[in-house]
Amino acid sequence: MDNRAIAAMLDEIADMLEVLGDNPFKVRAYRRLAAYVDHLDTELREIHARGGLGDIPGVGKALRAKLEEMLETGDLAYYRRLRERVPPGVLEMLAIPGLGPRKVGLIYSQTGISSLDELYRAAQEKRLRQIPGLGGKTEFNIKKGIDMLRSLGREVTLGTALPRALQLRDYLAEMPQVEAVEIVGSIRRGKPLVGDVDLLVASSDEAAVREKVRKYRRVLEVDREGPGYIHGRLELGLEFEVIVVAPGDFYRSLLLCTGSRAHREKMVEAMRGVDLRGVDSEQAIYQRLAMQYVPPELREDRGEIERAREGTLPSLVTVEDLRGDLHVHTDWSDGGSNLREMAEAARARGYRYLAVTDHSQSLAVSRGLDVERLRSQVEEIRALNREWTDFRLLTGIEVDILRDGSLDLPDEVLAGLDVVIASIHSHFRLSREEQTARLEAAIRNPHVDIIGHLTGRLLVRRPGYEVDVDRVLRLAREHRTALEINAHPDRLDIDEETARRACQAGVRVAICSDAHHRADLDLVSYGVLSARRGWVGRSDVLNAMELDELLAYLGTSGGDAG
DNA sequence: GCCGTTTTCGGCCCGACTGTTTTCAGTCG
Repeated sequence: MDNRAIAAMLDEIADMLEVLGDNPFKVRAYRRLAAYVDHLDTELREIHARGGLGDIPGVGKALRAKLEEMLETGDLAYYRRLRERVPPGVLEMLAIPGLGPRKVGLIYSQTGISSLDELYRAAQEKRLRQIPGLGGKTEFNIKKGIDMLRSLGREVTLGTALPRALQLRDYLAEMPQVEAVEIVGSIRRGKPLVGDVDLLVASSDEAAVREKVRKYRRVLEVDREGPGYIHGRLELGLEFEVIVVAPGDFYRSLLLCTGSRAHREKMVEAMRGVDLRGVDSEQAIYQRLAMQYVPPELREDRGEIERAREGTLPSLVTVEDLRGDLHVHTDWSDGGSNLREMAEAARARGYRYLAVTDHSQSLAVSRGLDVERLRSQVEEIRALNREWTDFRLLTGIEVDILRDGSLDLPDEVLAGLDVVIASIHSHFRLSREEQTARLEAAIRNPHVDIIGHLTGRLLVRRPGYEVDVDRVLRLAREHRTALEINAHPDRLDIDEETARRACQAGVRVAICSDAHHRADLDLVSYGVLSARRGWVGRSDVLNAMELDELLAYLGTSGGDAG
């Protein structure tokens, strides 16, 4: 088992223990280990080989034995036993908003209901309210929640699909018969939600490629197969299709398999009658069509084909353009890495600066900083900054926007920080007017530089709260407040559409990882993909600025002031 | 489950809101 699989199993164990009403601290032990393993940059297998499992924080005798069993046998008896007591369908109920482990456990033990379909029927037939502790309101919310889950469909986030697509790509790339292999379809376009993993392979031995796919250990089943293609499901039920073409057809196929349907139809039209023999890249094809190269993220038929013909496509922001990250957490609040680790990870990425923006006091669960602790953190940051000449930690906070729109820390404290992000973390159910008024108050605060994750959406889990985006954009422009593109693949908030409108409106965006661990700085690439899909250019991006320029923009004095 | 010790047990982030109660349990962030 690899780290990803082990982390998933540990998390599932935690879910099952919770439903069974086991000791919450035991549950936390499993969750903490799952998160740790998920962030590990070494395979547990290697750590095991050198006998280091016991040195992992939070691993004692019991967890160590379980890790060993997983690594050595690829299975875990304890997990199997729990599965017998808690069917998978019961765990799916945890995704329903408002339904936690206790209520799920109650429903299962009282009724034996073990799937979403059964649960939905029971809610419709008003049978749930008969369970002591549940009422009509919960019943209604369960129905609404299942409707919401169904509307989300079978799509998964890019954060789930892309790593698996890369694994399959690398697996196929090992074959000597494979001349080229690329991820295509919506993943290549960087769509935040994708329904399947599509790969294009160039090979003259397509039967061998299909055979290799069938033998891939992460393939659950193959359901369709024929000359030139093989289709089935990977882990998590994720659909995949591998298309095999002759090497001479690769780049034309690559272009046609990447764009959205509407984009593809227009390109087929454009290619009609054009001699594409001998092209050795997508760029060469566009050239023969007298078009600018269209980056995959733009291939949605939103005007990019016309602009490419005119030669007026924008130059899109790249990961390499970013000079720093302006939204990260450390172990001062709910992050998993300390200041130095975060700083070193940022330096290793080639960043010139990193703003430390831990949570503020009202977010108690995250050990949010009060004025005193913030002051201590700032001191530690100043001390650390003496160590580098090529890099700078910026002081900052992700300050909570309270219910009435006021901020969680006094103005004079915010004034002393390099970067202030204001975010909503509570009262999601207010009306559009109330929500927008809170944001307006935050934007009008002269110390606020960036509004964090504007809508609070969590992809595949929860829609964002209602916001008057037009009004926010007008205010943001007026007050030179940037909007964050929160790069976490579960958020991607603001979305690409809003990002495009922001840039058209002259509002800057900040593409930030919201990393809670040093390994998560890399998540920024998802935000860049989303930004590119929103036609965002380098000059639109706050953290593409050099340090001096940024500090001038933020209105701080640059040196060690404050 | 782990951990640390003032060392083999007792503590392990918490505060607000919701829906169900009628004084509180469960969920969420």
